[in-house]
Amino acid sequence: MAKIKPGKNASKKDVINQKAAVLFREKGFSSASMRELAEAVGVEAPSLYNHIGGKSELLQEICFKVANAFTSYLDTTENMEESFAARVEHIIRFHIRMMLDHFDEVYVANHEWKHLKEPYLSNFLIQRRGYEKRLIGLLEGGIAAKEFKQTNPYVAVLTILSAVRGLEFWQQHKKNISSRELEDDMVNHLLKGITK
Amino acid sequence: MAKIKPGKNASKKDVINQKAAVLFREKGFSSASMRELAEAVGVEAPSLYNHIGGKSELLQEICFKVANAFTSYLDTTENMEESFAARVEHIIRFHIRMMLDHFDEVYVANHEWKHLKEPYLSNFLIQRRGYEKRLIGLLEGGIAAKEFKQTNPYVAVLTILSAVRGLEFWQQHKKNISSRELEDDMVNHLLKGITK
DNA sequence: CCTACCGATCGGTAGG
DNA sequence: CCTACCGATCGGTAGG
Repeated sequence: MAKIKPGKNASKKDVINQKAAVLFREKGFSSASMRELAEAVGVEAPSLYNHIGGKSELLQEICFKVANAFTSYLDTTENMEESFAARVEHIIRFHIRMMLDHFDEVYVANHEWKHLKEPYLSNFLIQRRGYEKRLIGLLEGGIAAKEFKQTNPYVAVLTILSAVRGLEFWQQHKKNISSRELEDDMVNHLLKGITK
Repeated sequence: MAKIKPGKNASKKDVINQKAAVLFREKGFSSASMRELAEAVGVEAPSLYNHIGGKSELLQEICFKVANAFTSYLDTTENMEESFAARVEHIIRFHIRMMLDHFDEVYVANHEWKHLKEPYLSNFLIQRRGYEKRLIGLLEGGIAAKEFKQTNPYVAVLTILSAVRGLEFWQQHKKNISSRELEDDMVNHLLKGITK
């Protein structure tokens, strides 16, 4: 997921997409109005429609941009010649960095996907389910290779994905802790637990 | 948090509150209309206003019912004469049970609180922040008592709260795993990690 | 508890 | 890119 730089690199469409992500995160998709978005962009509401197809198209682009970023990173890790534990750690760290670097988009994809229209809604859920399945496969591999404890891989994946997702709270009231420290602490907690 | 039983125990107000929780979870607060709620209850929309103050009041009651349930359980654990690890485990298990037994309300409190109006919005956030602070205190106690590893207690609490919250996904596609097994697996993962 | 209805706001279009 | 505007829907009220 490339970061959009302000300036001549960013087309009007890019600006609209980025402002939409911020607005949808702040107010939720349904509460955010096209008039507010237009104001954030600096035009009148009808002018937006020279660049975009409609409100729901904006949500689609955000959700699938995020989903595709995660899917393609998972492709990468599956081709790595590393231990299962190392690959799971890579994925956890990627999730953490995505949350920190693309906060608005990831937040919107996590919270507002239910407002996608068909067939996008179904496609999104299928893609997410596939992602989870492949992650569960990685956990199962690690269990079979005796790198992980004998545990329910489904619950483990659920726990990991939920924990990294929770970084959205951290993002909101930035604490006096570096993102590197945060990453290490969370990875350690998830892989090794907290009890001695 | 008492479960509302159908039948003569449930007043019309209770029915409205319960249907509102389901509707707000399914469609989000902003997308859910009072006309839909009325239809779920079995009356015309204006009739709702004989029992409730307005749409936002419904959200307030859901959010604070949930927040108060968590706060009062935390009061209980703070008076327990048990190890820090045992008390943290109790809290994790309580979160899991709340999510399973009061799914709609907990989901709505987690996702839709941002649509609360002032001063409720501020009160809710203050209460949640206070809850987190007290939980961090428990973690710090456990670290000082050498029950937990030397870890950042803020990150640990964030990880735990996020993980249990993620059960909303499990709830949606119920797996072939008992809730007891789920509870044990997740507690183990969070307290002891997954690597050998 | 209903019918009738209000003002506000919504996403989006027409036309230039 | 704008002004002008449309039909739909919203939360909620009046009155009985």
